[in-house]
Amino acid sequence: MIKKVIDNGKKGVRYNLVLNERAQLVLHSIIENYIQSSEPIGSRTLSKTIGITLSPATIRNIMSDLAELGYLIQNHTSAGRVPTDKAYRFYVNSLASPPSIPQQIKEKISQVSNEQGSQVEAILAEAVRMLAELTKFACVVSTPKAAVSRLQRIELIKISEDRILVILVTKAGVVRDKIIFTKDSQSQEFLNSVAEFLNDKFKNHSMQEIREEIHESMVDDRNRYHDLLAHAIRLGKKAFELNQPGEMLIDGQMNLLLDSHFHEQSSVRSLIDAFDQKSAIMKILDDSMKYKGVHIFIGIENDLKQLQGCSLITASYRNNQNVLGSIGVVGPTSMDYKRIISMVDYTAKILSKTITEQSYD
Amino acid sequence: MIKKVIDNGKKGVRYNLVLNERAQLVLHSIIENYIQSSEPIGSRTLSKTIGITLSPATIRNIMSDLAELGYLIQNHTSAGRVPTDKAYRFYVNSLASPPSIPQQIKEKISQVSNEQGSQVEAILAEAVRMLAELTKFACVVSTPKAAVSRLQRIELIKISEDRILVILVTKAGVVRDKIIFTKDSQSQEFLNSVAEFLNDKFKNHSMQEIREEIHESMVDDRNRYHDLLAHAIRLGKKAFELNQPGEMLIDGQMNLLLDSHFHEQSSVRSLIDAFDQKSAIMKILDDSMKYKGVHIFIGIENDLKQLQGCSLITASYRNNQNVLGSIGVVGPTSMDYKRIISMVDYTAKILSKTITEQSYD
DNA sequence: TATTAGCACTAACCCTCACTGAGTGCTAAT
DNA sequence: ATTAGCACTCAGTGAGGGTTAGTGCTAATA
Repeated sequence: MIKKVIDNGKKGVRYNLVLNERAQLVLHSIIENYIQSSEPIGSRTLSKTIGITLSPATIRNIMSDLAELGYLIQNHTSAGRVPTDKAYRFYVNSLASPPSIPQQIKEKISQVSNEQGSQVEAILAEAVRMLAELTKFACVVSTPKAAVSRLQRIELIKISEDRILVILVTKAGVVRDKIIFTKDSQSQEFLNSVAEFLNDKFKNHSMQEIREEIHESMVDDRNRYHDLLAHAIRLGKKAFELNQPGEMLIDGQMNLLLDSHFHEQSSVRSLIDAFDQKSAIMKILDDSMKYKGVHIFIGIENDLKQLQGCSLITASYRNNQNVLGSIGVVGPTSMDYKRIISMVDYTAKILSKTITEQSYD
Repeated sequence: MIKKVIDNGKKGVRYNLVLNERAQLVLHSIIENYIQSSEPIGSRTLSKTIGITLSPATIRNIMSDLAELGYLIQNHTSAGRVPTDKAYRFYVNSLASPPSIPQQIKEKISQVSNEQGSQVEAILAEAVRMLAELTKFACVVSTPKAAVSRLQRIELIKISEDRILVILVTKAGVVRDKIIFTKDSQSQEFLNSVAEFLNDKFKNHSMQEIREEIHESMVDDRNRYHDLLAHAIRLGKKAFELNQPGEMLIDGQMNLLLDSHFHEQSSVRSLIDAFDQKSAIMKILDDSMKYKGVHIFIGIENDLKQLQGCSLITASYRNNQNVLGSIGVVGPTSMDYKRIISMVDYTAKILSKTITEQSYD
């Protein structure tokens, strides 16, 4: 029996991993039906909606084989079948590069770039909000990695006897501020010199590099006797210390709770915890920065237990220089991949465009 | 019959609005029971838990009277009774000033002030997160009102030919940054003079005042011919324009969705919308800044439809100079008022203390 | 040999119905 | 003024039965 389905024409090869065309069509059809209805698909309904004419019995045979190969499961004997993660993986792999997207949606997403003149964070917040609204799922975006972002400008401002305000502007247009405390009060003029020194030395260097270079300077004893230098190093150390714990913006978590797929399951609680902790999801986003274009994590593929039953669709955004971060959608594994993929893809593109225009290169 | 309950001892006064002592005790007991169990309270169960010995029948009579006076309602004939908003109002009014609070909780909340050296926003974020975690409800906090906060320092930094970074530091320690675009490029030296001028003129003035003064200056024609002044006014206008739309931080919305009280009702959706819009809740928070100490809005008392079924417990926080904002908890009307009130109260106090230490006065 | 029709079987779902238990209001007794 | 007793209400539970959408298997058919 199995031979029928898996045999790709060549006799003798019994366990061919490639599905024959008809099996593929059936599987495809089951998945698309299930995405629409969220209900187990039976042989009869399928025989109606599927393009070619196949009797329910034939379809049953095929389905039985697909089940054996791990693409479908049955919740109980007399129920229709439901796609597994493996099936979704097959499905998204079979999709061509990001499907087209309605003009209307395009325009909506493009509004993100109206945030012109706002800072990067505001743009990201708007993008993630918009995406959550459109997809009706939870959306996340990682802010530009501090480590890789390059310095455009540092500014030191004395705001009281013992406090100095540090302003960092990166090439990507991110502004960070932080207050540092000092024991010995310096004049603003002196701080200006220090800032000028730091600007000269570190402009265009990445934060990571800067931290390393400062660390080296500290080890070098000679610097101790140079007043300006010594102060610059001490202040610089504190200033660049702002180890932004790689921020992440979230929107639309609520959508997940209201989504019927999760409503039933008791997994909601743990899903929320996952969002609260951020770190785990952050890690996945970071991961996805490696990939070009849209990347998809399906259910069990992400090793985070709480995200079983969820798929994550991500796309990285960038400026001229670097990949900066990643934006993504978290939804049930049975989400409408075509729709969501195209939206994520397009949003990331708009994001890249908008941020590139804002950058200082 | 009614006479019995409402008659406070004096015969003849038939509709006295003050409940006699026993009726008060019964009502009190019903409310506390209901807060614990979230289930309609019947006469028999009550007769067991209430301190004094009263037969179910007697209690039924009293309850019937309380219902007639609007303190209780019955969902259906054969069900126990449930407190109304009016009852909760009676209840919280009868509570003495904020009840004491376990040492353990105190210590937990006090951790908020460990955020020392962070900026005000980080402290607020931490406070609201903590409060959400402790109360298991949704929590909100309004950031210091831009309009009333006083200028400590303004800084103008040229970061590219057509962009100027504006940094505002308020007395309360809030740092705001914004990028403004200019057509004619100015040197950093010139910007420094402008900033100095603005600092001299506006230090310690509130944002609101500054905006007004700038507006007046613009009307005054003479200023047109003074180069520095003219630029200062133009740049100042843009800089102080950042009409921060009175920000608000939210945490723990999820808690509400998971709360059984809301889970049943279909009102969840609209409740979420209320949080998404922010503006309405913001208004309530602003309102609450008028009151000293803890203030409580019960169900129908806040005219926001979506918040029917919710109570809001707020307390304002301040520095030496001004009331800055308000922190609050949103939960079901049947929440444990004693517990929540004390937490909100204590959190606001810690918040005030921490922020006062950070302020520049 | 591949496909299909037919049949027996399953399990979820829905409806109804009777029973139970917590509650009430009223009346009469204390 | 309080309480005991009684009749009544209604949500909730669980059992029984019919319906429906599905399955697997076997035998007939193209």
